[in-house]
Parts: sequence; C-alpha cells; structure tokens
Amino acid sequence: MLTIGYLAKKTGTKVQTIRYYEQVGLMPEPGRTDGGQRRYGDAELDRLSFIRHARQLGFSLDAIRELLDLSDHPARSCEEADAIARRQLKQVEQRVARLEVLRLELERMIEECSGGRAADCRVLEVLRDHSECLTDHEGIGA
Amino acid sequence: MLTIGYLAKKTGTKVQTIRYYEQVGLMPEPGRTDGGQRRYGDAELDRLSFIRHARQLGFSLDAIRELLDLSDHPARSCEEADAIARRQLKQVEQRVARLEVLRLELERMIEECSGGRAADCRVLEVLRDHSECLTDHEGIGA
DNA sequence: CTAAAACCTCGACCTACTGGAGGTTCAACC
DNA sequence: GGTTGAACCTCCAGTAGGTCGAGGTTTTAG
Repeated sequence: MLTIGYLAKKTGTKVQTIRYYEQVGLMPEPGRTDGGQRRYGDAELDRLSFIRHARQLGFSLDAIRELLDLSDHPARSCEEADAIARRQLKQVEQRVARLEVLRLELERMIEECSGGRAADCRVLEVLRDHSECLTDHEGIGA
Repeated sequence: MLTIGYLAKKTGTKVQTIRYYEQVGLMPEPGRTDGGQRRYGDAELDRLSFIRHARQLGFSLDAIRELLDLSDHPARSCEEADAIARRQLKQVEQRVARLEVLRLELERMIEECSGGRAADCRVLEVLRDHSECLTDHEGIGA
C-alpha cells in the first residue's frame, strides 16, 4: 500500500497535484486508512506516471483523459490515440516555429543594445516601434 | 480622442483585455466622456502597442511592467532592459529545446503506431512506459 | 508515550485573459 | 428632435493547471 507522498516522489509530482488530479477525475478515488489517509496500489502509480509523462509531452488534461479512456478500453481502435498524438505533434511544431521567430527577434534586439542610457536603448525602441506590427491589424480606414 | 474599440482594432487586442490592463496598472486610467466612456490619446495607443508587442515576444506582464518603468525613466541604464531581454531569450531557448525533444518523441511514437487495436498501440505504450522517466525522480531506496 | 513528519480538508491565489448579463451612451440618419 | 443600433459601461464568473497556506489529524520511529 503506497502513500500519496510516495507516489509524489516517484513521479516527481506534488502531493497537492495528485489530489487535484483526483478532484478533476484523472485519478480514481483511492482506498483510505481508518484514519482517512489515501492508500494506492501499483496500478495507480502507473496511471499517474502515464499522466505525468503525457503532461511532459505537452498533452492537455483533456487529451490525457481521452488517452486514458482509450487505454481503459483496449478493444477500440488505435487510430484515435494516433490522431490525438498527431494533433499534439502539430501543436508542438507550431509552437517551435513561433518560438524560433521570437528567438531571432530577441537576439537581434539584444545585439543592437548599445549599453548606453535607456533613452537610446534598442530593446525598448524595438518594443516601442510597432510600425510593422500594426499593419497586421490595420482594418480601419483602409 | 480615440475610443477603446479603436485601440482594440489598431493593436489586435480585445476591448476587455485593454480594460484588464488598466485594472492591473499596465495602462493608465484614461479620461472619460461625460457619459463615462474612455477616451485615449496617441500616447496610450503607443503604450498599448508596446505591451502587445512585448506579449507577442513572450514577456510576462511583470516583465513588461519593468520595461515600461524603464521606458518612463529614460535616464536610467539600458543594462536593465538588456538584462530583462536576455532573461527572456534564455527562457525562449529553453522552451525551444524542450519542445524539440518532445517533437522527436512524438514523431517516433506516431511512426511506430501499427494501426491496430488500442491494446497494441505504441502511442499508449510509450506513454505508459515510464521506465526511463522514473529514474529522474528516483530518490527512494536508492 | 511522545515528537515530528506526513497526511487531511477547505479555500484562496496565480497568469492572462475571456465571456456574459444587464444596462447606458454615442453617432448617424430621417 | 427622435430613433435605432453599434459600441460602450460595470460587475461577476470561468478558463487551465496547478500551488500555497491555515488549521487540524494520523502515522511512525525511537
């Protein structure tokens, strides 16, 4: 019989987070001691590991719910799990692409910093200079 | 005199978000019409553009507060703005690196999907298989 | 038996918004 | 001057995914 603290350490999760997962229905309500403390079995440890691993891969709790549901009904098609993973991959690719653009802009910004006073700071200037950005939203009077 | 809706369209911000920025002190309390509607000047449009641009670059509202503060006191050193930007860059780089790992793992996972039943699904299996992950947190009995 | 570590519940807080209800004001048109 | 409809107002609640703390109980080792 495993305590909540043991699960927490084993999976790198905070105790409160495990209770939160229980609250939102990702983890089952476990058995309790006479004193009311939660006691888990190995199945719950596995389930929590699954959740944490999926979270680390960026899956939302809703997506994880779907995956766990699939996992609980092994007769269903693998295609659903595949689709969820592909959706996730697409999102990750988009995030990487956006961050790459950011990185370049930040690097350029920093490189141009003269080290002088804030009044001449390129970082602030770039942020202030929105001439390029505004064109994206310009739908007024055009 | 500019309306809140005009600022919203010009900067691609929702009206509510502008009011939220005012609430949390990022935007100043503007003048009002006799009827109580907000009216802005060009300075506020610039300030909002600055905020949105910085948000798009991933800066937190707290970081933007610092930057605006610097911007409001141009005699202070540029180094502070530079430091904030560098901090931001580091975070972006870390996020990119982590996402790259994720992307590879997701791709591998999907590639191995047999297209069979969920019981044999590699996606679920990979998520379930935590043997590698656990070693990261293993501080019990080791 | 005692002390401390781990556990319990409940509720508030975090970021950065977003949405809606229910009501008022503005600007244009006739 | 009246009317209409878009845009505005305030206030409240909710989102994701937790995290923290207060105040109290249980478990376990010595």
